Amino acid sequence: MAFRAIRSGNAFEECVERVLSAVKLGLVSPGERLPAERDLAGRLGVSRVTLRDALRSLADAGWLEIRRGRHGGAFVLDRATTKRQIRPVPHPSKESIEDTLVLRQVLELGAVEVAASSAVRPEAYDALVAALEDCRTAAPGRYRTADSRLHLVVTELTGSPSVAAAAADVRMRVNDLLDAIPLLERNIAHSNDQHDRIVRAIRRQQPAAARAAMEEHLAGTAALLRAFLS
Amino acid sequence: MAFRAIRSGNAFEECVERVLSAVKLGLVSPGERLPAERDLAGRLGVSRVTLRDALRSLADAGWLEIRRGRHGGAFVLDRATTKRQIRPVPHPSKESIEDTLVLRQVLELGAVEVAASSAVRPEAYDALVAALEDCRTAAPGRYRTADSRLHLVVTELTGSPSVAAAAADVRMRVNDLLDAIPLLERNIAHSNDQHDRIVRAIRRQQPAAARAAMEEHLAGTAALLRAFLS
DNA sequence: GCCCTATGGTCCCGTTCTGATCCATTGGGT
DNA sequence: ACCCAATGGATCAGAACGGGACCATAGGGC
Repeated sequence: MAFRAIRSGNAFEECVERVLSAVKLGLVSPGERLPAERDLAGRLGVSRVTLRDALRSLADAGWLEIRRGRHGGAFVLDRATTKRQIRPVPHPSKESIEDTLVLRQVLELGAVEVAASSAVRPEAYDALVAALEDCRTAAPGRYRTADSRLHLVVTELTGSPSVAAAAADVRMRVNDLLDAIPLLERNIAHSNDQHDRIVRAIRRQQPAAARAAMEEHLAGTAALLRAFLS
Repeated sequence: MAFRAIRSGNAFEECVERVLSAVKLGLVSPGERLPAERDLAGRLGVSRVTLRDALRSLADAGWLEIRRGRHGGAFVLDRATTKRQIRPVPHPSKESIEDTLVLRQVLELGAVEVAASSAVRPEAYDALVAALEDCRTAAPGRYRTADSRLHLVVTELTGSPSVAAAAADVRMRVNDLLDAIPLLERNIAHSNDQHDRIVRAIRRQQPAAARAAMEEHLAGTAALLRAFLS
């Protein structure tokens, strides 16, 4: 466990993954610009050359558009959020699925409880409500991104960057699993109801209720994944 | 958050940290041997040269002894567990402390609940009881390592490698904080009582009780850290 | 006693990554 | 019209890193 891999690939691939994650998790919306290359390279702890390679690959693959000149930069394309990644995903093992689901349960259940326990700044609530609304009105192709975004906003309410980062990581793993199963209208309706209850409980600062609602929400997704991927 | 650093230093430093963690968390005991260089380098995803540099540094610093020939290898020295790392730690910020404590609460509370919810193999219980006993009988200088080990065994009971790995990471951060405050006999006694209750609740498969006991346990440490480091 | 095997010790070469410097493009301000 | 600032584009030398081959050492089995 302490001796697991240090490097999860080379720097280039990691950059691609990170930027792609930011797009898929709705952290940068279509039309928005990524941080400037020099800035982003610094934040990722990677040389500018390496980051540029990654950005160019993503541009070639149709996720980004790179513009030059003042106010230039790497812009997320509109089709990016509905785009499916063409990557032959190896069928995940049962152990790997359970691992992901347990980690998700631990992190998100704990996070929502913390979030509902502490008083939060009003503008944070605004972000929460906006994400909820976006989730409700999102087109089916955009639903997964909006859903991811909402969950991440909740984890950010904990005030702990580490919790939010860990939750973002596990959400990416969940999304990889979800990519392998169909998106059903009925599940979306259910999810929206549950999202409502979660957000309401957080606003009213009711940790137990928030946790219960989230538990039901996660159980639904987990059951779906176990059924389709077994 | 998605744009946090990819590399947390160079491969060499990461190797040093990982091996040191394994020692401090009690994953390899004094007198025991680390995996062979070729094996360990493979697991860490690092070249043998890089790993060797790290091991030699740790040997020079008095943590390991490296022996050659058949049945050779890198052995953890006896003094390693009581040794204090000579590293001028920058005083952690309030935000950083809270971040660590919240992450710890989320992970360990969630993990102990999962652990107490699922039936576990008998030999896993044995490991748990052994760790508990080691904690109770450990000399003061060894207490922190034994304590860490016990908590990690609990998280491993979840069956989720990712949860265990995340808990190990955060535990290292907690240990870095604990290194800055004194170790009080009374707190050790309290901790041992709480450990007892946690383990009993897990054995009886009582998630709520396990969670409550762990909550009290974590709150104690958290209060101590907040008091000393503010 | 000899040899075989499992280990650490050393070296080399190719690839990746970095850090730095300079160039090219664009739009806004004066 | 000009210049300036903020951006991406390109290149290179050198360090870091990885993969592999080979050597050295010690202990166990025959």
